[in-house]
Amino acid sequence: MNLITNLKQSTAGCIHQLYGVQLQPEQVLVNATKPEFEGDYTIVLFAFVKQLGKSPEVLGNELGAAMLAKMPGILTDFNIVKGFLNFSISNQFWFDSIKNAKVENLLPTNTHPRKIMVEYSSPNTNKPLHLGHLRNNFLGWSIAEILKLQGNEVVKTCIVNDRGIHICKSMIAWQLFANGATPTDTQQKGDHFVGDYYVKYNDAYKAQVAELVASGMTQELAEKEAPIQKGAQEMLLKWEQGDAATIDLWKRMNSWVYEGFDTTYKKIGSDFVKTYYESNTYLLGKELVEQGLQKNVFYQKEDTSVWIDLTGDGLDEKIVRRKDGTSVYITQDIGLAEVKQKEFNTDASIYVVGDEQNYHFKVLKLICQKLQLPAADGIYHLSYGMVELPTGKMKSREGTVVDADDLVEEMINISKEKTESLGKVSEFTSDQLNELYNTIGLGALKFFLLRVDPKKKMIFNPEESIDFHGFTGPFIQYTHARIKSILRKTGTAVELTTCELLPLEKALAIELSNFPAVINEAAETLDPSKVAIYTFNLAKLFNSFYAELSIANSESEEKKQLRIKLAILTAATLQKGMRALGINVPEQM
RNA sequence: GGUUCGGUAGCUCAGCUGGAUAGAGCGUCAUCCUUCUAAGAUGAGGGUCAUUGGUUCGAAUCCAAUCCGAAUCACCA
Repeated sequence: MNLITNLKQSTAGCIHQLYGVQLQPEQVLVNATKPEFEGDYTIVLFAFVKQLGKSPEVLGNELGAAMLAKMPGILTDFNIVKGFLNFSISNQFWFDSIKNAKVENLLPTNTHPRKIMVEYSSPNTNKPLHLGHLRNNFLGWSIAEILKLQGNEVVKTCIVNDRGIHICKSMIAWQLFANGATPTDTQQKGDHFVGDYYVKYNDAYKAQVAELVASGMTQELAEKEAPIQKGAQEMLLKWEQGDAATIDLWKRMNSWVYEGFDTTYKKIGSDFVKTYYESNTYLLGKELVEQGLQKNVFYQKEDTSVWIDLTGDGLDEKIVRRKDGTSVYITQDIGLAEVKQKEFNTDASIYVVGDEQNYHFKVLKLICQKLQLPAADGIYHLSYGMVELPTGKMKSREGTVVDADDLVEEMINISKEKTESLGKVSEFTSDQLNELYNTIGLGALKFFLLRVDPKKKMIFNPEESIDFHGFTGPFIQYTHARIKSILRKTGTAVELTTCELLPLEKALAIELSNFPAVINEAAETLDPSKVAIYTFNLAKLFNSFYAELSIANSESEEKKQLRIKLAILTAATLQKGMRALGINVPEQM
């Protein structure tokens, strides 16, 4: 059991024994003691002072004495400063925690593993992936990994938005301007090729609107009447009617996009157990609308459209079926939730989707609950903020996007230059070098996007390249490589006897012991940044330790064995923490 | 206008279930490689925690109001 948990439970137990008052262990506040005070952990007494009718001084002394008796061999002493009860932990306890720790046993124990679906990535097939997609992909992959490390079974899925007016825009622009060209002809990645026609569509559209306005039409009307816009709408209609030529073109262009996406996904490490295509799912949910009508969850208006009234829940009315009988977005999602539940039978389903859809997911969960679908209560929206440029939002149409492939490549190039200038891997083969550049470049990028709270929007300045120093992926990768380098020299066979721990040795032991709790917290809050912060602090602490104390030339053999073990545990913890972020750590860099 | 989320150092962000003197990184300045990887370490400087009021032993943290910013409130997906 975790020491902090133990302290909380023991405190609650002692207070019950001493005063007959029942407390929940969670009500006990345990902090790491501030460095300027004597002790390792602090219990804040103020909370109980009033309830127990004792002065902090008296309560502290009585509780402190009882705690020492309750946790012999662990607690050695206590002192009271104002309302803070500071406990000192025995040297032996921390020494044993190092001695008994095993590399293969660093993760939390999970007595109730769950089966959880993580749906992420969700690209549109009319344009290539950009920086915002990268945040989504890294978050999705990371949260899936964190849940796995916590002991759960995870199913990663992807829903591809492969139909709709936006695809038709790329298609019609291709018909008009491409002269039958293909990505092979232009030697372009397929998703970029198709994306270029999406941009061309918008250029042509703007020109046509301007022309119509110049000839005397109002802006509003011109936007509706632009020929290319009408062409795209006709194409959508034809697609829905199953027109062979249209479907053919649609399949062809999508296949180019998928080829491009595959390359990118492979590069950045995204993978899925199952990919759903909206062209297959967009008609889902129809029977559920019928069921909902029968259950009186939904109601029909005079024009035969079907609605749900959520005003009682503080939301608005929402349409779930158009008067022409077709589904809307939310209906598809309800249907898909049902389909996924039947297919995988998961306990929970996490949707990694931008915060612009917060309202949508609130409504989705609520409707599913009202329909009493099995999937309903397990729906979680991992909502993340947009990635913005210093100049504001990214817009594909206006070309103000940071392209995912370009950025990844740039990061890899920077790591290559940096690595070459340091010249520490001269014996690497070219394959090994390329792998290292990928590891470091992607590590920097992933860490950069995962180190901040997902729900906050973040600013990315393309003028300043992503850092490789400080609170970054490469810093942690470097620390890992550094430890491995040391261990190659000292060996890893250890035999621990006993010795007094120095402050930095103890600090490392304490930090290492927190790892399982960090993974649990990250899993519960769906927040990989907790892991990023932890791995950074651990790496920083180790570097201080390294600068201060020699491992290979320790002052005694006992110390050397101890420090080698600390190094082994730190490297393994860093490796697992970074893995939780989807980042590999090199043996040498 | 309603709802939701945000505002902490020059910049990017932690801290937010109330606890001791508000923390990191970058940038700036200074110091440390004949000794285990300097992508590192050590130190200095930098703050009306948006504003005002409240709750209390104690507020960056909770509550209210105000100001600023964003998202959303589509028979688009």
